[in-house]
Amino acid sequence: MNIYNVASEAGVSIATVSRVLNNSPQVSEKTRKKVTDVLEKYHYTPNAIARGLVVNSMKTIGVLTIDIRDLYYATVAYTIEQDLSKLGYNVMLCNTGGDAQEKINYMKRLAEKKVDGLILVGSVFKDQKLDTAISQIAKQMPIVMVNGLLEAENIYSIICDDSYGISIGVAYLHNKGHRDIVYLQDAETYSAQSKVHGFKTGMLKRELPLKAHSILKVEKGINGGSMAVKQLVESDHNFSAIIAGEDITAVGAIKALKALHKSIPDDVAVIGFNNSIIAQCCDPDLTTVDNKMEMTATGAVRILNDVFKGRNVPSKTVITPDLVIRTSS
Amino acid sequence: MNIYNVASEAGVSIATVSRVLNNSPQVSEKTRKKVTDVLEKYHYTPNAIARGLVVNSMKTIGVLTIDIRDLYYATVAYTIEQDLSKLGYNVMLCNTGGDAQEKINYMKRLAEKKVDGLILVGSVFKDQKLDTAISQIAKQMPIVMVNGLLEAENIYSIICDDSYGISIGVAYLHNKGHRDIVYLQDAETYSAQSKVHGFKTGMLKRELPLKAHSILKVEKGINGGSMAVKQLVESDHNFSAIIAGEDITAVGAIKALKALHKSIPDDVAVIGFNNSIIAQCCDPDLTTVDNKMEMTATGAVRILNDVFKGRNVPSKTVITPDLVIRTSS
DNA sequence: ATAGTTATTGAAAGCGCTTACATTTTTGAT
DNA sequence: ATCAAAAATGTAAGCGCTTTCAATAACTAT
Repeated sequence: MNIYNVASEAGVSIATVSRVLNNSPQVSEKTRKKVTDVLEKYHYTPNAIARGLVVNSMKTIGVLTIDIRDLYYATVAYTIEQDLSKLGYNVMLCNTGGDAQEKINYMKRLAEKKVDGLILVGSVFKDQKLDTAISQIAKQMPIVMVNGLLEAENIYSIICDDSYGISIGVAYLHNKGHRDIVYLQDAETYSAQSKVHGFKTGMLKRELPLKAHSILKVEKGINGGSMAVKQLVESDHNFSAIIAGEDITAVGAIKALKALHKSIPDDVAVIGFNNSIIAQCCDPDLTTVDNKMEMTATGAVRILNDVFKGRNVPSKTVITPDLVIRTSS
Repeated sequence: MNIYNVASEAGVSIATVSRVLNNSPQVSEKTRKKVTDVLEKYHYTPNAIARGLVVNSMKTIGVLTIDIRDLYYATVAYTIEQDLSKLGYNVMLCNTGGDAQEKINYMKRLAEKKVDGLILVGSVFKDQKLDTAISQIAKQMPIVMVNGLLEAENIYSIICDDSYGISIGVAYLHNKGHRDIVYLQDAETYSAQSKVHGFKTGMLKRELPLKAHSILKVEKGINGGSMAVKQLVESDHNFSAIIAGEDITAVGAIKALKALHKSIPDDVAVIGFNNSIIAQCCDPDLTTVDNKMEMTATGAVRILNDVFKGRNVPSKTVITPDLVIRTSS
C-alpha cells in the first residue's frame, strides 16, 4: 500500500494524499475526509525512507556511548532518548567500548544512514586520528560532545566541571580535618583527566601533601577499588580519606577497608563520583559528587535542537557539580 | 557528491559505480581502481536512505525496553546492540517506561522507518490493545519478545524461566531450614507474574506456609524493599528469609533489616534476582538468581537473524536460570 | 453574468540508489 | 580471421515520497 494506491482509491492525486499526510492546511475538508477514510481502511503506513530521501532527514540522532551498562552512560542515554523522542527523533544507540577505531566505524555507518546529528558521550583523551575523523563527520551534521572537548566547526561541547567537582570533595575533607587524601583514578577519559587535575590543584591550594601514592591509577570497578586499598596498605602509605573517580570504585575501596576492620568514616572517609544509585546501595551510604547527568543530557539535546532551528549556540557549555554528603565521610 | 558525480568523474556509468560500492565481482580490476580512486578523492559517503528505498531495508532493528537505567535492561540492550552490530545492523533504542500506549507509539514510528525487525524487552502482563497492535506490526516485520509471550504469526519469544528461578531460591532456603519465607513482588510484568507463580508453587510443593503477608507487593527499588521490611515488622509477620523480585529491592530490604539490627543471614536470609553488579556492591554480598541476561539477549539476536535468513525458528525458546550463592543467605 | 481573486487540486520532476535487461567488449576455439 | 560464449559495462525503470509550478474550481464584488 503506497501513496499511489491511496490516491486512486480516493480519487485524488498523490500530491493531495501527501498533503493530507503532512497535515497541510491547503486541502478542503471534503477531500481530506475522502483520503483519511482510505488511509484508515487500509492501515496505511507512510514510508519514512522515501520521505527521508526527499527531505534528506530520517529524524534520527546517533548517540555514541562507551558502555550503556555503566549507569552513568545509561542515565545520560536514557535522558537523551526521552528528550529527543518528545522532539520527534529516534535514537541510534552505539556502544563503542571507548575504542577510537570502533567509534570511527560507528560514525561512518551513521553518516551513511544520514542521521540528523550525533551526540558523543564520553571521550577518550586525545586521539589525533579520532579527532580528525570527528571533524570530518561534522561537515555533514552537527555533533555534540558530552564531557568531551574538540574545537572545530559544527562541534559543540557540554561538559560537567569534573575538576571543580573533585576540588569541592577535597575542600570538604580538608575542612573535616583530613590531610592525607588519596585519589583513585579509574579511567583515561577526558573527564578522568579533568578529575585528576581538580584533585592536584585542590590539594596544592590547601597545601596538602601530594606523595607518590596520593594519586593511584586503578581499574574501574569494585575490584579496582579493593586492589587500590590493598596497595596503599602494603606500601604503608598513610591516609585518612579516599576520593574515587566513580562510585563503583569507591564501593570497592569501602569493601576492602571493611575487610581490614577499618571503620568508615572514622578511620577512613570515602567519597565517590556520579551520585549514581550505587551510592545508596552500599553501606555506609556514599558521599559522592553529583555530576548532574540528567541536566547534562538535557542540555546536549537542547543544543542540538537549537542548532537545527538555526539558533545561535555557544561552542562550549559548562555544568557545575554538587557534593552530596552522606555517611561515608 | 553522489553516484552520478562519481560516475562522470571516473568515466563510467552509475551502474558500475554501484557495483564497485557493493563489491560486485563482475567488474574488472582496471575500472574498479578508476572508481575507487574517485571515491577516495572526494570522501564519497554512500546514501543509505536511497539504498534503503530500493532494497526496502535500512539494516536497522528497533529495540524497545522499559527503562535502560535499570541494569537488567541495560545489559540486555547492550548485548543485543553488540551482537547486531557484528551482523551489520544498527539499533534504534526506545524507553517505553512500560506504558502500553507509549510502546504502540514507538512501534508505529519504527514501522514507518521500516526497521528490519523489532525486539521487545520485557512486557507488561496482558494488555489486549497492545497485543493487537503488536500482532498487527508483526505483519510488516518479525518481532522477538524477550521475557514476554504472545502467540502470533511472525512473533518469537525467548524467555528465562523466572518461575523456576524463584523456585530454586525457595528450595535452597528450605534446605537451609527456613520455613517462613516472604516474597517481594516489585513489578507487574510478565516476568514478575512468573516469579510469583514460581514462589507459590515452590512453597506449596514443600508444604511451607503461604500467609497473608507471604507475598508482598512493593515498589521496585531501595525504598520499596525497605518499606516492605517495615510493613512486615509492623504487622508482626514472622519470617526468616526474604526473596525479592530484583536485586535492588533486596538491597532495600537489607538496609532496613540492618537498621533494625537484624543480622544477615543469621536472623534473616535475603535472596535477590538478576545477578546484577548491585548484588556485589551491597553488604553482605547478595545471593541472587542469575537469569542469564547476556544469553537471553544473544539468543534474541540469533532468532532474528535466523528469521532473516529464512531458517526455521521455534516460536518459543526457554533459558534456565541459576542460583548464585553469596553471603546474604 | 463577468472579471479578478483566492482556495484547491494535479502534473511532473527529482531525491540517490539498485537491478533487470540490453549492449558492447573480450576471450577462446576453430 | 571468424564466430560463439563469457565477461564487462551501460541504459533505463523504478523504489515511495515531497514540492514546485501550472491548472482548475470556487468565490467575491461589481
